[in-house]
Order: sequence, then C-alpha cells, then structure tokens
Amino acid sequence: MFFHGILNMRILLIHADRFSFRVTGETSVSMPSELEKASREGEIAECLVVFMAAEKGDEADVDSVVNQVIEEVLSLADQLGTRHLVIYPYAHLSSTLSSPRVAVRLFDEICRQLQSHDHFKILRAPFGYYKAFEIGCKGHPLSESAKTITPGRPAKGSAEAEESEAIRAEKTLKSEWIIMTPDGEQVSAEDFSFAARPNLERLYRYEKSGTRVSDQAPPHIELMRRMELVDYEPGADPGNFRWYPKGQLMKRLAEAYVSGLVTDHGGMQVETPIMYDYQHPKLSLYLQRFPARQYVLLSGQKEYFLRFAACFGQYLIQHDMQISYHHLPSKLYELAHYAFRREQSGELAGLKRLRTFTMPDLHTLVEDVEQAKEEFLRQTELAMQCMEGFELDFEVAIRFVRDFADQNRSFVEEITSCCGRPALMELWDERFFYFVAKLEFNFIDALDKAACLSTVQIDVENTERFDITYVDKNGEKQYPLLLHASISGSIDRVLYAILETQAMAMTKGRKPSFPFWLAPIQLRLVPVSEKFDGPCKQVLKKVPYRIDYDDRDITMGRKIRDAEREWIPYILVLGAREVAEQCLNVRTRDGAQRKMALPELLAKIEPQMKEKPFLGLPLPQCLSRRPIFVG
RNA sequence: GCCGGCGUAGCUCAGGGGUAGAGCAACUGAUUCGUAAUCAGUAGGUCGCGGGUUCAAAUCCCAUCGCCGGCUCCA
Repeated sequence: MFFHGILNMRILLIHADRFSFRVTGETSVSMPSELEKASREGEIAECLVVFMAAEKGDEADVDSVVNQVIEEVLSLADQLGTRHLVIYPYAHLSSTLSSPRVAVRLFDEICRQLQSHDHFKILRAPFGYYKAFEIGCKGHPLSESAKTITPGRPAKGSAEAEESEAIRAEKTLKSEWIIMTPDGEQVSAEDFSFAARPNLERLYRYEKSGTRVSDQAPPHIELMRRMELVDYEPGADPGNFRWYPKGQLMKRLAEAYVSGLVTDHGGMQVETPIMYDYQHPKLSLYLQRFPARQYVLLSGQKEYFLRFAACFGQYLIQHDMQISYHHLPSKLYELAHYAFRREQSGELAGLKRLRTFTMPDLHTLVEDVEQAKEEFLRQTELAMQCMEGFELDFEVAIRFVRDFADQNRSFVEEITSCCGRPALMELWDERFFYFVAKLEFNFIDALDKAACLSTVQIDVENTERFDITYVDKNGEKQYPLLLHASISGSIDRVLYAILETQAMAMTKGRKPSFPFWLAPIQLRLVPVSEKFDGPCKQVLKKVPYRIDYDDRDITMGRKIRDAEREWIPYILVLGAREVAEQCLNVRTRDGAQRKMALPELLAKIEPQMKEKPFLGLPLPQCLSRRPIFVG
C-alpha cells in the first residue's frame, strides 16, 4: 500500500474551448471491446481534457491511483466550473507503460467513478487505437496542468491516509507512563519527584507532548561549521552534509570505537547493499509497515529504494544462513554507511536529523525469551560503556507491551538497575510495532529536546516475515527471536550530542572540550618565535598523538587564542626558557600552565587514550600550510 | 508537505528605488613577539537563482531554491 516509486501515473489536464478526435487505426494492443465502451470519434466544446497514461508503478495499487486521479480531476473541474470531461488514453506521457490489462482496468474504474457524478458529461476515447485529435487550449493560468500520481500517497486533505497502519495505531495507542527507580520502585510519572533528575522530567514531558517550543536554531549547527567539522552542501539534497577533514576524522574515530565494541562483543561484521529492488516480495511486505519516506531511484526500467536501515540486508543474509541452536545467540553487525531517509524538509535539524546518516546496526538471533533477556542486558551494558566513551549523559526510556512486562518483572527491574538511574517506562496494552520491549538512551539537548541515541529492542515479528530459522535440539525448524541494537545510535547524532553538550557547558561559563581521543588536534606546539623551529621539530618527532605546529608569523597571544578557539586539549609553548630547562610550558583547557618535561606529559596523556582508537592528523602539520574551510 | 522568519564579500552582518558598506578572514609589507585578537596597505560582490513593474531594482511584486523555527513526523 505504501509501495510507490517514480514510475507512476501521469495525467495532463487541459481546459479547452473545443476538443475533437477520431480513431485512425489499430495498434498492437487494440481490443475491440474498447470501442464499445468509448466512441470512435467525438467532438465537444468547453471541456476539461484528461490525458492519461498508466505506468508500471501503478500496478501495485490501482485503487489508490484511481482515487487520486478522481480527486485531481474533480478539484480542477470544480475550480474551472466545467461540466464536460474528456477521458483520453495517451500513452505518450510515459516511457514505462503499465501492462494494457492494468491500464484498461484503471481507465474503466476512473470513468465509472466519474460517471457516478451525474453533473458531468463525459466523452471517452478508446484505449489502444491510433487517434487524431484537435484541441483549443484556453491558455489561462489554470488551463494546463500535469500531474504525476503516486499510489499510496493519497489525496490531500485526507491526512490520515498518509499514515501507515502502525503509525495510525500509535495515535490511538494508550500509554501508561511510569518512573522506575534502580532499586525497583515504580511510581506514576505524574507523581514522581523529578528534582534530582531534571532531564528525566524533560524527557517525560517531551515524550508525552511530543514537542517543545523553540525559536532558536540548535547551537551545535553553528559549532559544527565554526569548528570546521561538518557543513551544509548546497549541491546535494537537503540533509546530506559535507564533512571537512576534522569532522571526518571524528566520525571515523567514533565509528571505529563503536565497531570495536560490537565486534569484541561477538558481532560478525558484514556489509550489505545500500539499494534494494522495489519489487522484492519480502521487502515490499516490510515496506508496507512504514510510511513512504524512501529515496527511490530509477535505473533502466527498474526501481530501487535506498535502505533506511541495515535491517533487511541482514535479514536476507540470515535467511540464507544455516543456523542451529548451537550457534545461538548469533550476531550480525553492520556499520550502515549510509542509511537514507527522505524526511520532510521541515524535520531536518543539523546533525540531529539528516536524510543521510551512518548507523551501527546489530542483529542478534536468540533461541527463546530467556536468551533474549540475557542478551538484552549485555547489550544494554555495552551501550552504557559506549556512552561513557563518548562522555555523554543521557536519560533512559524503556517501553513494553504490558503482557510482556507483567510476565518478565525481574527483567524489567534488572534493566533499570543495570542503567543505574531512574528510567521512564511506557506500557502499551497492545502490540502495534514489531517489538515487545524497547530500551532507549535519550540525549537532552541545549533546547530541552530529546533525541534517541542507543537502542535495544526485542523483535517478535521479523524472523517469521523473512523466514529466518534455526534447527533446534530435535532437528526441527524454529523461528528465533531477534534483537535489534544500535549501540551508539546514529554516529552523526553522537556528534550532535557531543557538540550540544559543549554548547550547554559554554552557557554555564565552562570551557568546551572534546573527549581527548576524539579531539581532531590533540596537542599544538607554539614556538615563541621562529628561532625555535629546530627544537620544535625535535618535539614533533617524539609525540605519538595528533600534534600540529603553529609556525605562522603572528604574535603568540594570537596563536594561543586560535588554539583555545579550536578547543585543543594541550597547548605546548616552546621558547628560550624551555630550551634552557629542557621542558615545555603546557597550557591545558582549564587555563593552567605547567612546566613539564616531554616524558612526563606523555605519561599524563596515555591513560586518556586507553582502549580508544587512534588516527593520525587529518590536516597538514604546519598551520602556515593549512587552508581555511569555513570563513 | 503546511505556516512563519531569513538569504548582501570567504565568515558575521548593516543598508533599503538613483556610485555596494563595516568588522573579521585572505593577500602584500613591516614586526620576531612569553599565554585569548601587532601595525599599515591591497584585493575581494550577477545583493540566492529566474521572471515582472520602473527612466532606474540589492531595495517593490511574483515564482523558485536553500537555511532556521513551528506543525506533522522520527522504522
């Protein structure tokens, strides 16, 4: 039903002073029955002529196409005040025609429905014949209009028609909101005292009302540009960003970190295609579950959609795998680079919400509910560790189908105690989604808005839909349960959260900083004058981190200022005094200065890199050789 | 997608029917400097893109694209 693409019905509407046609010959798809339904020739004054061509994509959902064509025609006829219609099959509007069978069905239905409006006089031209026509177009602004009809995207004005079953269901879904404390206590969210957890209250209010007014742009947007990390790309579709060297480095480090955590946890890393066949039977079933927000692309005569998650690529692998109960739990992992969601333009928000983003996606097949719970907890711990590595604070939300929560009370308590903080719990009476349990780590940003980062879910639907099976002890095929997990959430969104966190720190008068392992430049060497170039080169050779060298011909005050504005964790000043004392003057983010010998400094830095990935400088080491990317 | 705001130099912005402006950055020169902005000079623009009104449009009108915010949405 939400199955649509770009190969869809075209109609051309022309308001004419006069229109006439006559059949001139047969084509390869001529059907004599058409001549009975329509006329061999006809003439009409003052009318709306509807030229139509049915396309391949229409075959998926004839009813929806018919409804939309009717709506377009009625609305235009109404505006023009005309009562005469001409229905004219016109294959030349399309290069990818549907089958004649479908086209005839479509035209029949459109005519039948239009005829039911008795104030119309309809002239119908036959399908499948060569025809000659003459037309006198009125030429006013409304007199010519072309439309492409998209099945499944129903007529304007029927807002609910645009929603999938699942989304519609969510609207009517009754939620109960509870706060669950780490020691297992449950309090209705309305009665809970949030004094110690203001962000949890923000999450609850945000979730309950779904909105938060703001007249400001999220502060990370200015930061991502000023810090030369990420920027808008006017040459692309909105929500597709360009990544400058520093941002690209941070992204690669974050990806390497998350992938390392997941593969150490037993995830088997794979890579799957970014585009899929629209007509694939299993995928089309899956797509029907969700609103149509895909990028669709046409290649030759075939339509493809760009993946919106790594799920189905992995389902298709798991479907083909031979799995026995010995292998469970079995984990496939992909760093989905990229996933595409054609969000509405107004929904895009810097790095928080993009149309193209990178997402770590872990899918774990488990034998039964017991194994699912065990894995769920391990993956929750992993997500905790991940947030710690990124130095991010978050609030926990857990959502359950009520029956599942009732039958697994101790599990629910274990999740909250594992997170070590009170959690917002949502309970649904019925299951509308594919999962029975969902954990989320939500980040609260500088504008008090929530964004979901890590998530773990128990899926009870998709192994059956994608025919993913394992062989049990008795040699019988079984459907496993499936855990979805994104240990960090979208990598882009992690960067958003890091930048928003620093924006909040700045408003509180604190100096912003990146986690040391993620800082694009970790140390900067500042010579007091160019006379110290020699000793500086010696220092550069001995530091195994991302260190650069401010060799520009400007004052030292200026160099310090620039380094501070880049949030560089260690600024090393080298002049006559340091050369004499065989040391460096080290300035840290707190503004303090200390004399340190190089080995002492390296020893201080080392623990900050523990178990974190490392990559080299993303830019020329000498600042004098470094171009400016943003203003 | 709908509603509102914005779009002028690389960046941040002022101007508002009659010669295109500032600060920062860039470039050149001087300066060799001790912890958040050294001094002087030079260059830099299809005023988002496209139409229209006008003797004349960056300025007014229309359309369009982009960004931001709200609605909706967030698999």
